[in-house]
Amino acid sequence: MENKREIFHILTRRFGLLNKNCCSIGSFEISTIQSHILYEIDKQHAPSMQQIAEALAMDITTFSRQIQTLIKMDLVKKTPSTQDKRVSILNLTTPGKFVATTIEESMNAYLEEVFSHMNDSEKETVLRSIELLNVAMSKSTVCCTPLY
Amino acid sequence: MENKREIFHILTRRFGLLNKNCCSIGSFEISTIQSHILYEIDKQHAPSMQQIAEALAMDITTFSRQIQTLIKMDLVKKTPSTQDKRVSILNLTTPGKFVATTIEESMNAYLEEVFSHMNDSEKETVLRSIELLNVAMSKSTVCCTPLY
DNA sequence: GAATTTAGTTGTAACTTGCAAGTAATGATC
DNA sequence: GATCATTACTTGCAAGTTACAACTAAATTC
Repeated sequence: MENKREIFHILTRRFGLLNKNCCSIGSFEISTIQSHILYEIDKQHAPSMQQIAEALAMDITTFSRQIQTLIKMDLVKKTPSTQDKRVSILNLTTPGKFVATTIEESMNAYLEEVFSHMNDSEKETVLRSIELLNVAMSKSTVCCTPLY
Repeated sequence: MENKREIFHILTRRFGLLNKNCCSIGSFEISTIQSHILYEIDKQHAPSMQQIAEALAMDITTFSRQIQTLIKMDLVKKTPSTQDKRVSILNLTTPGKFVATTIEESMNAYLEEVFSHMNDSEKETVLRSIELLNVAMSKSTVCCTPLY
């Protein structure tokens, strides 16, 4: 059972590669982090800068500049909050929504293909296992605790 | 069953964070990529630059410079091959071995802790599932095919 | 209403990245 | 066996990413 580390290493590397490759949508060149930002803005409802930066465990200054480039690319828009004028509310623009959806779809297509190599009971088991793993990792005190 | 993407997204992000956090060993500050390089050199027997760069899907020029800094840190040594003088053979130095082992151990400790939140049958199932997943991903034509 | 905290932005300065263009060694071809 | 092509790796850029420190402006606390 000591191949645990090896198994996880391969899995990690593969996901790393997947993220690297994922992200050229038409004329848009999207980096890994940018795709995560789009995903997270899409998921949360009208989030602030801080919220997304924290969700992605990014330094706020780095995040600020990433948002600036996403705005220049017309994928994200930023509106000052009416309740608290310090806060900037983030939203996807129409092209931003399109890019996020496209990434989403290609990711789903990839997962469909991966799971097509399994039978139904295997699919079921694997998905349940990943959920189990997510829960177990969220309980860990070692790493990444403030996440989800 | 359409939370598939969501489940995998969380998993991916967590592994991303894990990799980010992993790598301060005593006085050494090791980046994610550097730890992957050390791991890969350790695993393969006296590999060439190309071999490792390819295994990690890195641009060879980027890799070349990474190796230069690892050599400066005295974690890696580079010897010209006797068979082919163009080729450089990579090996870990003693401190390099130490760092690789330490990362290995802290990774194992983390995994132990994660799995401690499961019962034996769950552990078994999850590990088997990850293996299944690795195999399925290796069969995919969409991404990352030349890997393992 | 002065002092502190919070949200976000800029100034650097160090680092990473990858393309283009290079060197040096090997292999292929005639 | 001289020439041409290929391979392994290195350097010159130029663009981008990162995070610390120091800033502004708004909100909260006391």
